Amino acid sequence: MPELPEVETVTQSVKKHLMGKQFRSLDVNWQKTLHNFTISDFDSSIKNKVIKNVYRRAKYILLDLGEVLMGIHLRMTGKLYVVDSIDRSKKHISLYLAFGDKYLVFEDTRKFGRFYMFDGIDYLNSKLGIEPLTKDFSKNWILENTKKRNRQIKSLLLDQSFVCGIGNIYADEALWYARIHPLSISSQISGKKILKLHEGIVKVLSESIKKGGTTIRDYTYDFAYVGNYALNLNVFGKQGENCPRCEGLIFKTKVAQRGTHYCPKCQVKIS
DNA sequence: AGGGGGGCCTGTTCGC
DNA sequence: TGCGAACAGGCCCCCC
Repeated sequence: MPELPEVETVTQSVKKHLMGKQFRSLDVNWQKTLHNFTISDFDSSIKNKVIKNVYRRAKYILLDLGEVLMGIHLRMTGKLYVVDSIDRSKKHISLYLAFGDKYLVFEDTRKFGRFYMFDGIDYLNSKLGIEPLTKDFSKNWILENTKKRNRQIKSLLLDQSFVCGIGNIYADEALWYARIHPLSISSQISGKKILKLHEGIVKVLSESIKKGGTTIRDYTYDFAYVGNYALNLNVFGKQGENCPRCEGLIFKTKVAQRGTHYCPKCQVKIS
């Protein structure tokens, strides 16, 4: 489940291959992958345009082609990588793009991943919240903005229009770090715990990027290892095990339709 | 405004 | 053992 750190790592990985290149062709095996454009849109707006930049916004990988942006969202199982030739034995290649003497491949078992065409970044900016690894995401920002919402904190963390890039795994880990119960109402959590949460979010995301970057040398040819591989998880998937901090037993429940892991002993509901 | 549920998908795990 | 059911989840959309 690629979240911000995995998307960042993949972005950097493909970037070094794509900068300054031009796509020659697009081959689509699963039509729904193209969310809001067609092959003929590709031919007229993307094909033969120079890739000026490759960057990440929230969980989107964005290719800046000057006039347009091509956006890629990996969703659950999307894998994006560069190869010298297409492996026809792979069952789940949704599409691939040819450039130079290489291919940018999008492989996606569950077919949730999508490619988009945007005429600029404004549309995404209007839908997406603050980037948690920028200085805009300050202690004051989180104090003010959790206070004015009355939402279950885990749902709020998963809301991409609030803070972007956090998914199910990092939400659980950040809440554990701050000793906050996932069902706590955001406006009722003490300022002290909210500051811990801020610290936890920055910590789990940035440490994961760091580990991804060092543990795995090059994702380009072997993206399969991106995921939980590089993470030190404290609660996610640890139901039934002891809390690494307090000897409590980690419990799994559902919050906002998602599997949610926490320690009932040290993540108490009332702030 | 916020919460719940369904849909999109397929490989894996679970239960009878 | 073998089969179908349930589960996994990021995001969108609809409903209350």
